[in-house]
Amino acid sequence: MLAGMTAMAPTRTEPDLSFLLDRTSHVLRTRMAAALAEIGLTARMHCVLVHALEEERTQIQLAEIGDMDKTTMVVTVDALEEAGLAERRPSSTDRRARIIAVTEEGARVAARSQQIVDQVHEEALAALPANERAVFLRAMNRLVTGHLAEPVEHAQPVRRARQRGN
Amino acid sequence: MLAGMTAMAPTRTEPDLSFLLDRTSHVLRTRMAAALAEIGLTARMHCVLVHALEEERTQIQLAEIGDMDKTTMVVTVDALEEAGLAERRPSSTDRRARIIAVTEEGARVAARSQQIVDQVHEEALAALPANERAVFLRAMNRLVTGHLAEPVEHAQPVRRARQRGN
DNA sequence: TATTGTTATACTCTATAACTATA
DNA sequence: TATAGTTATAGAGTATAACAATA
Repeated sequence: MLAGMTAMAPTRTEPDLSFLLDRTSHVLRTRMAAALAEIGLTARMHCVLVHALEEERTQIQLAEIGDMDKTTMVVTVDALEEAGLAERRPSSTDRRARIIAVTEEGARVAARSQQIVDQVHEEALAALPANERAVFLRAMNRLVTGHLAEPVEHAQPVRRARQRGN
Repeated sequence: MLAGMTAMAPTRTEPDLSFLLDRTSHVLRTRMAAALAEIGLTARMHCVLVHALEEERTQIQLAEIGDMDKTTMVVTVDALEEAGLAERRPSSTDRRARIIAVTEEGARVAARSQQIVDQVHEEALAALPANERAVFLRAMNRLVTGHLAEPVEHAQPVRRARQRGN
């Protein structure tokens, strides 16, 4: 399941950054999914809900913010509509586009889901002494904006282009 | 692609730990894959190679160390054998089990791949000032052994049990 | 009966392709 | 021509099931 790329803890003393990041992100993601599932949301639904609430946004705009494909956005919005948390409305300025409008119920759920997200994060960070915590978060932000800002161009793309003639 | 669970950077000031961990682990994983691909290895192949070198280990033991399914281990070992980096040998004590023996070429490649892994980690950590670095790594270790040590039991399992009668 | 390793396959996820309607 | 959204589906990854050999 986890890559376990260099889970060589027993034998190596050098810090295995891959293991540390993979493990923590995976476990946090699992906990977040479980916590949000209790109110019927996925992480993606929460993400769309929150950003659709901020201002009028189209599916494409929300897809970019959440780093999803537009086809993934379709199923996410489908789920939100089915749950009565959001609706598709035609844009008044572009008849191709749909504005994602959050319902009143959707706004209530979003407020609750944001609490849940904050709490899950808080519980995770509780493992750190207060003074370490600030340094840790600053460091994470440095990594995110530093050398780990952008994925390397795929030498061999994740997904092969489809063969012509198929 | 990335979950983008709470990529709400523009509007929220609270640290979004999910975003930070997802993003950094994903980018690091991508970079690692690209770097190892240059010598024909995947992260799993590297992981198996390194741990098989340490002592005589069976596929099951290596699967546990690398947190892989035993069926995933089969294809990983297949790849190592095909590349001439490792061989399956019958265990002398259990005729069901296979010891994964690393070839001389495999040992050379493992030494090189370990250099690559260390270098990729080093490049990532270079974004941090020296004093921050130690605190950061200590904090990551605290998270990994703290509340983020174990994934929560899946409320709804990742994969549904197969229907009976199919 | 339980376990190691194998094969075959089913399931999930997500991106690609192709399409409609607009711009 | 290009873009927003949709549908259908292909590809990759990985786990489940069933099996053979052995414990």
